Amino acid sequence: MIKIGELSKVTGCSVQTIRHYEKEQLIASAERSEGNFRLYDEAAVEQLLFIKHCRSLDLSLPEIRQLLALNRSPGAQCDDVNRMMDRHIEQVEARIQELTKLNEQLRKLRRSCSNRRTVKQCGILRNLSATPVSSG
Amino acid sequence: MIKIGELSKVTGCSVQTIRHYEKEQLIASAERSEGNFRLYDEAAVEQLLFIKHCRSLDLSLPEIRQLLALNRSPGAQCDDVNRMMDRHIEQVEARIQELTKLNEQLRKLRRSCSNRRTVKQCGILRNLSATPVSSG
DNA sequence: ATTGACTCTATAGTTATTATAGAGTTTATA
DNA sequence: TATAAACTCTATAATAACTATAGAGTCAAT
Ligand SMILES: [Zn+2]
Ligand SMILES: [Zn+2]
Ligand SMILES: [Zn+2]
Ligand SMILES: [Zn+2]
Repeated sequence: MIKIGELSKVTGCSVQTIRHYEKEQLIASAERSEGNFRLYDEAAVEQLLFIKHCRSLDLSLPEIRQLLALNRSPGAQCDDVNRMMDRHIEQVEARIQELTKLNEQLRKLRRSCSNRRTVKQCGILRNLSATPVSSG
Repeated sequence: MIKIGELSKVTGCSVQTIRHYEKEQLIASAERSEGNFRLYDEAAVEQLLFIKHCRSLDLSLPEIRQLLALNRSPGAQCDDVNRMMDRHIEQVEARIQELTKLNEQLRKLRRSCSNRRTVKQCGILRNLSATPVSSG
C-alpha cells in the first residue's frame, strides 16, 4: 500500500488531481490509514493510468466516468463506447478545422504589418477594426 | 444613444458579456441615464466589434486589452503588436499539431472495435488500459 | 522534544463567459 | 392611473479541470 505522494510519482498525476478525481468519483474512495492518510494498491495505479491515458486523448471526465462504468459491466454491448468515441473524434476534427481557418486569418493579418511601422499605419490594427471577413 | 440591449443586438455580444467587458476594462465605463441605465454611442459599437473580431481570432482578453492600449498611442512602434501576434500564431499552430496527433490516435483506437462486440472483448477499452503509446 | 516531510480538509483562483436572484426603470396597455 | 411586460441594475454562482493556498494534523528521524 502506498500513500498519495507515491501514487502521484508513479502515475505522474499531481496529488491534488488525484484527490480531485476521488471527489469526482472517477476513482473509488481510498482506504485510510490510522492517521487518516489515503492508501492505494496496484489496482489504483492502473486505474489512474487509464484515466491519464484518456485525458491525454482529451476525453472529458464525464466521458471517462462513462468508460469506467462500462468497464465494470463486461457483458454489455460496446455500442455506447463507439458512439462516444465517434462523437469525440468529430469534435476534435471540428476544432482542427476551426483552428486551421483561424490560423490562415491570423497569418494574413500578420502579413499586413512589418516591423518598425507606427501603430497609426499598422495594417494589423486597421484590419482588426474592419468588419471581420465573412466565411463565404 | 442606445441602451445595452440594443448594443447587444447590433454587435451580437450578449448583454452580460458587454457588462463583463466593462468590468474587465476592455471598454470604458458607459455613461448612465437618469435611471442608471448604460448609454452607448456609435464609437462604443465599433470598439465592441473590434473586440468581437479579436475574440473570433481567439485572442485573449488581456491580449485585446494590449491591442486597445496600442491603438490609443498611434505614434508608438508596432513591434509589440507583431510579437504578440507571432506568439499567438505559434500557440494556435502548436494546438493544431497536438489535435492532429490526437486525432490519429483516436481514429486508431476507434478502429480497434466494431459494433456489437461485448465490452469484455472491446479493443478500445483494452487499448485504453494499456500504457499510452509514447510519441517516439 | 523537535524538525522536516508529508498529508488532511476546505476554500479560492484560473478563463471567458452564462445564468441566476432580487430589485429597480421604462414603456405600453387597459 | 394602475398594471403588466420588457428591460435594466448589481451581485453572485456556475461552467471544466485543475492548481494553489491556509491552517492543522501525522509520521519518521534526530
Ligand atoms: Zn469528448
Ligand atoms: Zn503594425
Ligand atoms: Zn494568444
Ligand atoms: Zn468495443
